[in-house]
Amino acid sequence: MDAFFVAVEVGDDPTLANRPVVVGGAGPRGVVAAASYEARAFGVSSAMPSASARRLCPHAVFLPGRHARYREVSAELHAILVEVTPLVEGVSLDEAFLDVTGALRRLGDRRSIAVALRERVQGQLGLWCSVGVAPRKLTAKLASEAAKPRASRQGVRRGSGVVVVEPGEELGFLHAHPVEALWGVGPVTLARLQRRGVRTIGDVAALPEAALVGVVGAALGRSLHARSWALTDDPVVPDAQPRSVSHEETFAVDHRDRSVLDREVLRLADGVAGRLRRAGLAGRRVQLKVRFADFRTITRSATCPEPMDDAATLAQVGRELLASVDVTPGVRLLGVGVSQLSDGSCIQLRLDDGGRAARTRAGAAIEEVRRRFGDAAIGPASLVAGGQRSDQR
DNA sequence: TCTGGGGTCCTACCTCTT
DNA sequence: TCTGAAGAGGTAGGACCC
Repeated sequence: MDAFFVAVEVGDDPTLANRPVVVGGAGPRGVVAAASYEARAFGVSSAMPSASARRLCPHAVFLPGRHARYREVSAELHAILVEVTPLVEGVSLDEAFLDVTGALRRLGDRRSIAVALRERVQGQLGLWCSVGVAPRKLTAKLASEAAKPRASRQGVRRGSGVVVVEPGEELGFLHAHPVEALWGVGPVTLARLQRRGVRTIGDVAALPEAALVGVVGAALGRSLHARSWALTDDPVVPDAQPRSVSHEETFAVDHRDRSVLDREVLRLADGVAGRLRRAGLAGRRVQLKVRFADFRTITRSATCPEPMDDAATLAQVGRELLASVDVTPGVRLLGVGVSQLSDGSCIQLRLDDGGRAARTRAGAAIEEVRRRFGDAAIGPASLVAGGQRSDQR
């Protein structure tokens, strides 16, 4: 989707159309989640600190972001995509891979399917998307980016909407791209490769695999080499079960008070537990993430004997992990996560743990209340007793 | 100066078990 | 009974993606 979060906001409030709009970064410590092409023309980009975005484009409309609404529109988008093919792999709220091999006889060639899909999304959702068509996911992703609108100081240039890369053109298309376009090449790997004079994907392909492994390590080296020669066979995998569920939050001010942090652990645990129950999942491994005022980040984790999905147990483990951390430098961010997930309906209840069954029933009741009356309708008493969240913004 | 949130995967190191 | 090797699993951190 093109500037998805912004496009949803413009769809709901047409007065924002053709204006510089920035979603995210509304708080004192935020970053930009999405920027309209008009804002991008001023140099604003996603993941940029909000303070920088405000300096570059002070007249932009800054919105806090409504992720529940974006998830809603994303679900509508998904419903359109699965009508083309059941082989839809969601990458994020606004991106997906489709394997249309089985739909060719029914819907026509790849380009026709892409054009029709784009028009259908526009017609039903009022949003524009860009479609890349190629034999492989990486090439399709790069093709979709080539199809997108472009913003520069001179203004916004419309994109072609659809770019098709035929099998015979794939290597030429790939090799012309900068090396950072390859999956797995972030800032650290880019710096390592640039020290070896590697600038483009073609340069990567020209390196022997062993040399690449020497520069970036075995797993990544082999994978980059294969990708640069379009030798990967990564099929479109319809949405798989998540491997972890986590919730984290950066506070408006750094906290040193352990009682405040303990309450935050419970609040985060409550959020994670709710999502686990809604997904019908439970997990054994609990991870606590702490980011200090100087941005140093640590994680502490513990593996429990049985899978869990209730906030009380999760918070208890989280607090035990927090107890081993020195919080006097000031805590900027706290996160609670659960992994080693399994089916939540198969939690083993023990004879000596009567409270567990009660917590499981309580969790189900909490979900029912929230479904009917909203998330704020019910929560742990200790969070209510405090009167307010500790980071009231 | 400033650096979100929710994920996945990889690597290194350590401990425990066989 | 002791010891070392090997493998499995736990833990922490880093890099990356959208």
